[in-house]
Amino acid sequence: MHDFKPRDEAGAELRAAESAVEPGLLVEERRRRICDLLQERGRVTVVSLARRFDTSTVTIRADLAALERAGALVRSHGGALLPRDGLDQPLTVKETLHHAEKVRIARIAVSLIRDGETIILDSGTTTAEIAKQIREAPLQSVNVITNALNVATLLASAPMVRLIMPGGILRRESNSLSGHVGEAALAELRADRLFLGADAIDPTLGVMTPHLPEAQLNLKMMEISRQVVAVADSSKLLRRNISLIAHVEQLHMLITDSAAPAAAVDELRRRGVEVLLA
Amino acid sequence: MHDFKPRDEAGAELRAAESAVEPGLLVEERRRRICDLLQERGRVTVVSLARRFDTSTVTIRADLAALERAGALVRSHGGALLPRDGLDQPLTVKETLHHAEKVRIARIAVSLIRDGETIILDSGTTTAEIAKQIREAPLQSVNVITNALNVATLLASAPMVRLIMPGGILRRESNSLSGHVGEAALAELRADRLFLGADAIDPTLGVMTPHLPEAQLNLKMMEISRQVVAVADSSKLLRRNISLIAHVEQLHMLITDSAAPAAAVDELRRRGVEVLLA
DNA sequence: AACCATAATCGTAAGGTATCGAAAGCCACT
DNA sequence: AGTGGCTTTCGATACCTTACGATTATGGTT
Repeated sequence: MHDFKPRDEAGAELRAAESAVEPGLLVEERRRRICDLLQERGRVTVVSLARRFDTSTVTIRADLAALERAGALVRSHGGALLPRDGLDQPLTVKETLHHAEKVRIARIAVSLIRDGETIILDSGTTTAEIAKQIREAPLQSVNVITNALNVATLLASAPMVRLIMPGGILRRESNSLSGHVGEAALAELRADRLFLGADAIDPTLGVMTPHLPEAQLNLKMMEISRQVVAVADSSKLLRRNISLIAHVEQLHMLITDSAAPAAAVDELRRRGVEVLLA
Repeated sequence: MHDFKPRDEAGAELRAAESAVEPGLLVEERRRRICDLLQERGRVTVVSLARRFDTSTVTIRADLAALERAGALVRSHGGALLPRDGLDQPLTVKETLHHAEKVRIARIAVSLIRDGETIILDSGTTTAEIAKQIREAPLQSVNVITNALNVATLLASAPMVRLIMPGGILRRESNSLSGHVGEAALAELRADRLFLGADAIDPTLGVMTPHLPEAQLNLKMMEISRQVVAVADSSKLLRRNISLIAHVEQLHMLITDSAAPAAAVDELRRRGVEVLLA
């Protein structure tokens, strides 16, 4: 009944004498060969690479993950492809830092979003990841308010998103707009949920940022939102910074990763913040 | 309304050569191929794709749903079409259309800009080219106001630019923000020069655009600018469109290319518009 | 024109296999 | 003892299938 048809790619590749076995290579060596093969054929599969280099598939997956981080390929279930020029080229250094955590955090954040809601996405790499995942989420329609240029660009290609920007003056460090122009525009809007990208969180004080105008804008964002959700990988906990955006009491939820220090998590929960660990 | 009934499927054998089967692909790979096929033929059907990739129609439907979410196509009963005015391909096509002319036009436009000035860049491919060249121009500091997302992204990497966005709701066809939010923000600003990207110019009427909210925003832009400069390659002259942005009399200057019809140029000059030919 | 019958297509669910990531252990080499 | 590179193990996902009831397009009939 369940007549599953296995992809017989192994056979396809074996027919050629080109799939010679190359065991006993150094790590870098092997990765270079993977890149070569990819250039040559346009695609590689985990299984065929494991066979060729006589390693486990786990090792190959690690290689592919590393090469993807380096931008040499695009991962796909079961294998990898050459990156297609154009779309996802702009990868900054910061984006790769704690990237896996951010992806998990973003996944949880997106799962909170219901159809028809209005959400606010603050600037930051974690919120940018949320934007990426919204694009691929099974949502019919969402209103997104954002002050971040990169978030806006990401969502510009998501047809189900009604995108609203409050405007302002660009601050390059965060790729986001701030200033009284945007604050005035925000005052006229209302949102269901705010995803606040935190630079630093202290469990006894609250969310902090190094930039004052952005702090003010964030304050406005909080005022017009029913629920405030901070998103931050665990490296941000117990850090401090110049200006306080929100007291702990104003925070409804924090999504962080499981490497978060237990003391910080406990303290936050004691103060009424719902903490989710990705 | 959308008819995908494969009535010409009778000649299936004729097309057998061109619709080769491609089984055993990675997910991403298959989706890329679907995009390619769509570009190539303008339309794809669920059934034909399922046959080609040797999968079930359910799988194809999932692919099409994912691609639609990503904005690569528009779903319709039985198949999918290229997005009518989407930004993925059409934008790149549009970008290369009359590209050489746009570059020359932009060069002249940038030469008008003086250090310390405040300029407004409207949305459009020509104004985007102006943004590109501003990045490389020998300017110390310029204030740029723009409602276009792609222009903003281009200028985000230009340190000498103080970038201001009025905000608004995204219109995907032009990658730009409009709406009363932005108009209110604009009202508080003043600019030396407005570079208006025209969709259509009629020498007796003025500058026209197909989108009403954008027309209103453009009107506000004109009100706060000392000088109004329209930029448009010659293919835009003598064209007409729905809503009128500006009468000829409100226009101070037009920069276009030398292929502009002499009659149109003469008429514009007679009415007091300074016309520069790139 | 409104109507219905029929067939194509749709979305969702249930179930199966392949692949995945995380964790723990192995081993050679400093 | 510590480290880097690898493996095996195992529960969790991703992908794809068939099945089935709901929805939509088509073409003939009233």
